[in-house]
Amino acid sequence: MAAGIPARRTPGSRTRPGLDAERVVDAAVAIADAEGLPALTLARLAAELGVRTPSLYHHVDGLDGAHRAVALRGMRDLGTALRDAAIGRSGPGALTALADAYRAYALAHPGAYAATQRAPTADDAELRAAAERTTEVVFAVVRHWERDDEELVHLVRAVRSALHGFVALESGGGFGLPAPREASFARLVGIQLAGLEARAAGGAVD
Amino acid sequence: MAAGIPARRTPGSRTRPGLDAERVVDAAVAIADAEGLPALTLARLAAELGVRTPSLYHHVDGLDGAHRAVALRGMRDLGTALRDAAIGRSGPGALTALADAYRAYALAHPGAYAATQRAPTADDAELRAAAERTTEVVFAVVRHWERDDEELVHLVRAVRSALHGFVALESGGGFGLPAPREASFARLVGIQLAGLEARAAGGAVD
DNA sequence: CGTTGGAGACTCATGACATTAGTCTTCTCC
DNA sequence: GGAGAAGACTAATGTCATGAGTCTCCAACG
Repeated sequence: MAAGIPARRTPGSRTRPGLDAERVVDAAVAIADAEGLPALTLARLAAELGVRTPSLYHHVDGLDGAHRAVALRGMRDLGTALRDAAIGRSGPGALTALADAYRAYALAHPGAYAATQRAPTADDAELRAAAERTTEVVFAVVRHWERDDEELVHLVRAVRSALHGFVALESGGGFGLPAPREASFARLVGIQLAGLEARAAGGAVD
Repeated sequence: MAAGIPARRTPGSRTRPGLDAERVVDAAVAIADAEGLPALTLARLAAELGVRTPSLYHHVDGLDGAHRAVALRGMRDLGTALRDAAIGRSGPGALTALADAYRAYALAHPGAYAATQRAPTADDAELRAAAERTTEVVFAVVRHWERDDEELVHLVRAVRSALHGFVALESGGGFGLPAPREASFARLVGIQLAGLEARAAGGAVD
């Protein structure tokens, strides 16, 4: 009634399997990463957790809710990874570290990364905030080459596009030839770097 | 039995609704483009064609087959669009035209373009061939900056990544800010161009 | 120490889809 | 005119998502 805290259970005693939202999302991410995002169904998730499907509705808001939770987790973790990578660096070193961290996250968590895309970020403040927190890091790094805010937006989009495109193609099996992908990624980053430098030096590259 | 051509109907008389594989794929592409790839279900497709779901199995191999057919159509049309755009140009002009055509196709056919991704190109010779035909054009254009075949692979991957990343983010609503996307795309292409030029001029940009 | 409230799991029921099997109609060709 | 197949249909099955209502156990409170 006039309750304040809703009677938390002491954190050692549980009812049945003792599910909670975090454990559900953990399992969802694990399934999505290991078997692909489409494999993340409520039935699969329930089986994984040793529970019946309807029970999941106490912890996530249906299938969409599960996907959203995975996306949120992914976006937050990606943002953290980028932030950590960029700390203490600037300019080319920062961009390279950022790029490597980006790719490393996407490869380590393909399911969560994929969930991150197709984000209905419009009416979802939490997801939107996480996405912004991630983009902020890119802004901070790219600002080294461009002071003007409006122009900066374009450059950030370009860098994000390059990174996203690469990891999307890579994890989707889009690179058919046997050439080492690491080297390709290095060239991609190198091109971005050279492009940014040329831009900063020579002016408008349009 | 010993037939050669399987008794094509004269192309004006039809049985019932007179479906054939091409009409089915046309409708599938239309649905995917208009309502998103996930909206392409057999039920939806059958309704669109005024037919019952099982009837579709005479023309496409189930839902997967429908998705594959859309992907194949998309890959072929994209390849043709790129080829047309690159004809009669070379160097920066060719790359710009290629990029514009790429983006135009993805915007005009978001569903077909999306189907193009997540391609199980491995065991599908037809789809593989279409993908190669598309990539060939990029190879031809980028070769202007790089003669060595092995190195060329990396550069082509970089260019494809940039293009794909941009259109994927764009059509997925990944660009939150109101800045004009055309300008962002122009910067993206400009950066690639500057990067390729710098590379060709100065040597290894790694 | 018994009562009560709620969290969390369950069973049951419904509806959308995909997919397979078997049937029927209607051209087209001989 | 008849054979045969192309192409559409109905019926049946299985997987999922989702909602409604039920049961059980734990914890705090009297």
